[in-house]
Amino acid sequence: MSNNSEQSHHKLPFSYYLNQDVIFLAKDLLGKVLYTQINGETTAGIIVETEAYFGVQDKASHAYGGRRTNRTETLYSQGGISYVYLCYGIHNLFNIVSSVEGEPHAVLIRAIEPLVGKDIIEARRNMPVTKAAVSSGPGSAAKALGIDRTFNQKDLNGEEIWVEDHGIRYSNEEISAAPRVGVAYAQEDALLLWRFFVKDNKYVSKPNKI
DNA sequence: AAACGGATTGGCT
DNA sequence: GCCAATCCGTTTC
Repeated sequence: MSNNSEQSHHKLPFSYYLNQDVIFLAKDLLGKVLYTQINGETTAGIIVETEAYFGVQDKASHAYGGRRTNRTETLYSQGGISYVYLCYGIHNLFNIVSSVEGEPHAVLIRAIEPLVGKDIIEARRNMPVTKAAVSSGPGSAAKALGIDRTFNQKDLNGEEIWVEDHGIRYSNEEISAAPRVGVAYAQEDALLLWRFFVKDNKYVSKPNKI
């Protein structure tokens, strides 16, 4: 049990990731704390920006139309693992796979606010954590936490990467919903308001107009 | 076997 | 604000 002087810090239970409502999860993950431990170095950040990718029916999803390739196979797994892929040949983009096996839903983590291991984050990014660009945008956020493609398919309840609830909650008034970034090819699905971010948080990525 | 293009970033104007 | 960088996954030949 905890009291008022003691914050509750617990790993999200396995069942959290089985939720079949990925839109809810994308919003609910705001304020949760994403950790990595690499070579004994622990870093973490508060999730402040996400996007939901709604499986086979979402034209912006890699799994749209039920596509199954070596790469997308990860998305079809039961929720609770990571999906990391290389974008533009340079950037590792980190997603949280959710829902039940066969339902390729995922939440893209687009920005974090550095919380733990700030010196390590600064070394990885070669800039101070006071600078918003340190973990703003999906490629930068992943790099700040040391996430690369070797993290693909890792268990989110493992020793290398996990998510904690620190009791940080945002009200609806503190959260904005906006169209997802960089998915113009998804036609009408590009208009869906499936990008969520914490208003006025400086680590939220550039396209922060609604 | 070869071509195509992207869930982006950062440096330069 | 604009645009080059960069290379793997996927599609096409």
